[in-house]
Amino acid sequence: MKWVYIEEIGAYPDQDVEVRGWVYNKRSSGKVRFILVRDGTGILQTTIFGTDESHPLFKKFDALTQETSLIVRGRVREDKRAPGGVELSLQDIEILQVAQDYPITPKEHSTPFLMEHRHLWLRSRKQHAVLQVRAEVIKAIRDFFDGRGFRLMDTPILTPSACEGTTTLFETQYFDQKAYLSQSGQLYNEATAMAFGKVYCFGPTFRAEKSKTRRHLIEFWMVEPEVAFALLEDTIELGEDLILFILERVLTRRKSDLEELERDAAPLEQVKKPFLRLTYEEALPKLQEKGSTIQWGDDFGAPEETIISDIYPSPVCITHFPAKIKAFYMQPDPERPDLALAVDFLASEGYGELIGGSQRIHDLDILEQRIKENNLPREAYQWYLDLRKYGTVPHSGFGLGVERTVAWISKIKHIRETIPFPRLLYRIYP
RNA sequence: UCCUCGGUAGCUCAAUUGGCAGAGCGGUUGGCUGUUAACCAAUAGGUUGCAGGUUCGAGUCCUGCCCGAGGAGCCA
Repeated sequence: MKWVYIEEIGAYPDQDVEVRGWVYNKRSSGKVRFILVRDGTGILQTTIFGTDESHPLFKKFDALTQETSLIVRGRVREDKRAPGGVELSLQDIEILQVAQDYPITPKEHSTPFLMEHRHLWLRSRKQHAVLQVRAEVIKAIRDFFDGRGFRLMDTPILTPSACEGTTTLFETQYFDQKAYLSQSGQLYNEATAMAFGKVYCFGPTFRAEKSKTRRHLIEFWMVEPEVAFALLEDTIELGEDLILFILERVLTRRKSDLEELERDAAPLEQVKKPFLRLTYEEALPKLQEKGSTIQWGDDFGAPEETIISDIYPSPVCITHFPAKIKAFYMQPDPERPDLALAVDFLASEGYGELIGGSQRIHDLDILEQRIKENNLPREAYQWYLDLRKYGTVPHSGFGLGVERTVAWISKIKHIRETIPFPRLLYRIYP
């Protein structure tokens, strides 16, 4: 008998097939018994009908518990009463293992309990849907860059020094010296961009920040494109195109998962180019008008991001931040050296910063001065300075956080549900 | 790190002024000829996070500790 997956079972009407999976739930009503079977691609209702209690499958039905692994065989039947319109009329049940006391029931559970059982929670419908969206977002990101002639450059995870400062780095032993887990591939990407023109890196990054909010993970995934000769405006357009490409993919390919998540697609369908752009100085009065106490020179906090996302329904690009609140490598505005040619993409609906990017300093003297001002060890940046000595060009890039993007698209409250095994401030199990 | 809140059955929660620790789900047993987190009936299930204190009496009040959640700062 042919083994088929539930997502494609509609292609086998009135045929005998085999489904391998787990018991999601079971019900009975007198002489009709139902087993909901899930196989990783969907959930299927299977039926046993009999007028006689001695029916050979009834005894097996009675033994089934939630998450029991089994192989079922039967005939595919269309029936309007079945969820999904298709069900399997059973001829045989082969039990692989009867699961005892599965802890996650179809009723409510608290977050701490579910996080403790994350390895099992992944089997639940909603978690399944979010991670389907995540996989689609990652696939879209790769297709977007690969399709535009970008080369994938894997940057190292073990690094000898800080990218943006040492306080938020995980330290580890590297034989007889210290090493740090990467918090960005950007500096290395600037080198590969000078070799390949358009590059991107995509991998996990690690930040030892004691952040305890719904928007932060200790370990998260980031895609970082870097383009030689690109200016700030070019990188903003690239970011817009990337976000629109991801949205279009998820909206067409994962519609059923968004429905499972009860995500209203309308706000996502309305996102259009160009995104609204505001300079930092244009944003300040709007924020103050709405009650923010922000002053020139302050960075945006959570309240400011919330105000911005409440005013505008689509992502908003904030540009030209005060240089002193931004990273050392960001290019100063030639007309206003106190401002950095940087951009933050703030997601609508309060999901915060999806993208942070900038034009990078390409002038050797300015970069050396910035390294000095920030008390960074010059020796560690020798190779980085070389990029400005041997054929320097203006260049720009950004980083997009995968989990925040998935959280925004899925409208999931907490970012921890957008990655299979989240690393959080006080949780590293399971 | 700081602020706020919480910890009672396997799970989600209740318990009046300090006065016999209780319900739903899940489990078990039985019933129901199409269920949709099915439903109905019965039943088992407790060191109230830990340590100490006040009291005739503490789940409840006090002190300390442990664990967790929400938020802030920082960021993607």
